[in-house]
Amino acid sequence: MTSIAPLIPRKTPRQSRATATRDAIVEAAARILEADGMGGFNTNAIAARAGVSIGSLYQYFPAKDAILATLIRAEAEAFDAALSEGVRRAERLSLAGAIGVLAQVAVAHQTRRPRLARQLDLEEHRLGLEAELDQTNRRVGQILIDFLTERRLGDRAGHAAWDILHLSRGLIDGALERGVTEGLEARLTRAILGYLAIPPDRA
Amino acid sequence: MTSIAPLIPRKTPRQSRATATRDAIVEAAARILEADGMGGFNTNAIAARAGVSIGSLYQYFPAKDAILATLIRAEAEAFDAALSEGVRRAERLSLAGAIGVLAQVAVAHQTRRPRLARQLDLEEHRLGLEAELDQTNRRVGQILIDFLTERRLGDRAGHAAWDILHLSRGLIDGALERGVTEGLEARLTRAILGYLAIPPDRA
DNA sequence: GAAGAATATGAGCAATCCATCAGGTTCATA
DNA sequence: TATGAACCTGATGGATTGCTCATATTCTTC
Repeated sequence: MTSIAPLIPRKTPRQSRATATRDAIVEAAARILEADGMGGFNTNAIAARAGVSIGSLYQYFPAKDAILATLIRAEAEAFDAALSEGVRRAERLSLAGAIGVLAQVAVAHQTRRPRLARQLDLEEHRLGLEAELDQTNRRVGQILIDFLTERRLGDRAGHAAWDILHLSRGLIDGALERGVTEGLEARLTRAILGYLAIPPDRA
Repeated sequence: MTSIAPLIPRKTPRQSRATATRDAIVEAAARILEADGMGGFNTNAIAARAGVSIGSLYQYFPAKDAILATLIRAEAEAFDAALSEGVRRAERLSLAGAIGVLAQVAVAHQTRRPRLARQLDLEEHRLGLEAELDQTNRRVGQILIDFLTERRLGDRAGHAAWDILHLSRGLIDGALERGVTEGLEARLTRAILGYLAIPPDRA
């Protein structure tokens, strides 16, 4: 665990088998992080799980933390993409409909690998990746801010967008943990509309 | 890292210096978990940070995970206590007032050590402590369910209590992370009232 | 099919980690 | 102040971890 770890990949694959190797490593890392947390996140375990030698792992990643950073970047970009796509789909809908779509997008995204997302979130700070990911993260917030502004709801300072993002995360994670996903999108929609203080009839 | 780790403390201190030692270990463990996550959570570091020999550590805890379990139990009980106390304080207030108090309690509790709480939450699953903590956790939910029922808001299935708990957590953690705590209690209050679909005038 | 580039392997080093234990120190009690 | 219990210490064993490097295999290109 070097102090100033090089967090970028060592080299990019040029052949398809190399791409497969790299992907296997990243996927194995994700699975281990999900199942065992950072306590079980070690390079030997990752290589073994990926069905790859430890040497191969270090051909693509200069350090353990670089694998983590790769996972974090992928997650941030996936969320950005999902939200952008959601806002686009919600464009011509009523307010209630639009927020319903966004809730659906959030649930769908977060449902994939909730534990992994939370682990990565925690590690993002330790690695000091905020600066690097600032652009992506800021864009995620901006997507929602723009949406709210267009709907004439942007007056509530910039808090609203982030508050909604985070309360959604909490609500969804909690529901998934309890295994209570029935009507989850509806519950989330109500929470968001409620936060925006929009009575059901105005929605 | 034994497979079936004994997660209970080894012995209880009988002298005050021993209590101090034990407390120092637990506190050091918490600090390390906060700062470095599970990746830096090792017994040598904990002992060093506590200003105590590694031998002393193992006199009170039979394994590394037992320290973690102790932290998790303490957190669960602290939250239980805080919430109980909050509900008691809110008893004779208006609905808006009562929820305001609960929001205040949640913010105050979560503000203490947000990162630690999230780390512990994640580890609780890995250790399989859910069964042991089931009682405490269930009580936390029950406190809120009772509160909602008394206020004639319990009809919304049992989801409401847990949804509120989790969305609060998400909202607060997010705000703390961004360092935007201005008006946080008010924002949380609005989110909760909104989730319960209570228009401001009925509150 | 020859040659070089890309990729894969895994033994193994240095460092770190978990946990024990034999022996020392401090406390309560009489 | 004598005695035993409670407490503390840290060297140490054995296992694990991060990572390198010399070597081997496979692919591409001509």
